Amino acid sequence: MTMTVWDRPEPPARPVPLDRERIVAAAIALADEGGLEAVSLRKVAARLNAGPMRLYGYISTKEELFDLMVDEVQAEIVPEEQPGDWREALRVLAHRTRQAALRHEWLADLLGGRPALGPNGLAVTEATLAALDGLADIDTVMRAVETVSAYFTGAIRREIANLRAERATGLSKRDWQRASGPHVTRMLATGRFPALAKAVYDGTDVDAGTSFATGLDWVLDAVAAKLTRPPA
Amino acid sequence: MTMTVWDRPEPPARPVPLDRERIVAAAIALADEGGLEAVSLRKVAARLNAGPMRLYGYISTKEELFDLMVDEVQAEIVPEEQPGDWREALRVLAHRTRQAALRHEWLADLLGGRPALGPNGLAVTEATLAALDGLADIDTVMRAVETVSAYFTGAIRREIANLRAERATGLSKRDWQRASGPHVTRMLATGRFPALAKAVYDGTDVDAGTSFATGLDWVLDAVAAKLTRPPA
DNA sequence: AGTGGAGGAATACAGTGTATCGACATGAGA
DNA sequence: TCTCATGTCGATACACTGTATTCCTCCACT
Repeated sequence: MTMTVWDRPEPPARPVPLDRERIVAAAIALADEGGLEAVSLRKVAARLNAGPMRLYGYISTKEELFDLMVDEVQAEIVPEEQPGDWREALRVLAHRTRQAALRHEWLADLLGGRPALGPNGLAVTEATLAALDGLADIDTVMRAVETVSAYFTGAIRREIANLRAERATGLSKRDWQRASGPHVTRMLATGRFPALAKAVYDGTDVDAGTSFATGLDWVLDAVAAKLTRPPA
Repeated sequence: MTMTVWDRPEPPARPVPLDRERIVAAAIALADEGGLEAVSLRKVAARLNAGPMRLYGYISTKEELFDLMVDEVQAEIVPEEQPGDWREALRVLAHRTRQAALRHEWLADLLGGRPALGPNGLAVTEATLAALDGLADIDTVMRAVETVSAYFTGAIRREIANLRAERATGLSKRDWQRASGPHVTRMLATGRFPALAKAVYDGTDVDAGTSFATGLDWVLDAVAAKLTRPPA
């Protein structure tokens, strides 16, 4: 005679199926909440009801997880349809990158830190190149792309860095760079940094967004100047 | 009667005196040899014949050590005497920053990652501002400084990132971005990245140094254009 | 001579990335 | 239907991290 249900133990809980997508999503969630340093393989795995070692079937190193995370958010960057104007296209790409970094601040720590060879990373590069395609010889175009993205990479990184500093000290940007901790005040008071002092005291503080936009426009102006040269 | 020398034990080894300078030097040496991840408080301390906890008298967190390291190498950046020409001055600052990063590759991981408020960091900013002082109203000058340094920060970071990738894969830059791992080859073969494919196959590869210089010149051109506007 | 006090060192702790190993559920073959 | 090989998952293990705490030892001072 068979045992009743009550006698039979439950079958062992089948492990939740996993895939890279779920892993990356969990990692991104953790990073969004607590920054990059809050991402540990153990915590990611825990969020998926799995043991840490399970992840190594999908990833072979933590760095690879970071690569996947970057590529994932890069999907947010390329717009559905690109504007025809190259300038506008580049502007949009830059701004969307910035917005992605504002949504996921940890992106600033990773951006530019290693080549982005994932599908979405390549798509971003493709979009950038496509925007300028045919407007000059390839080498000029490449130089332009590199220059523009070097600019906005650097600018975004600094913006996030400042943002964190403000948050950490609890000071507004104005107060912060106006006198900052006693340290900067003291430094400026030494008179060894006259130009800096003048800038800090007499400069108007513009918000990060417009500062980013103006710098970008300058760079785009520079690109425009080179493009008008006759293509080879 | 006093004991002979042989009876008396050696006096306890007096701990080596420490200061930030020595600590930072040790940390930089470690980082130069094995990258940032080779820098651990234990290893730094060991190199100074001290216990790890000893460092906490001079530093209160590892991040602070990184700040000190950055500031230390920034001392290499400001030239003894600045060229009178603003363009040349900015160019020199950019190139010297790049060279510092080539000497200390870990700098690329830290540059722009947090505000540089150390004495040498401030000196760099001062020098940059001073180069443009009086050539336009303060706000324009600040925008210019931000733009230029955003550019070269980003460019340097990418350069180092590529350099590491080449080294890791053992491929020359040409071979690398021409076909890279099978992965990139496959991706390009899909036809989803036509502009990128064209760039990879038809583009001449220029060495990183001149690429950096050209981009920098473009940005400086842009700055020049804004400076010629009548100062407020 | 005793007694503070300070500062270095040892220990301790919670956590990390990753290698290794053991068990166990599942599929194939008899 | 039973057995055995297989491959996957979890537990365990290891070397190491940054940092808090505790303890000991030496020095200066009363």
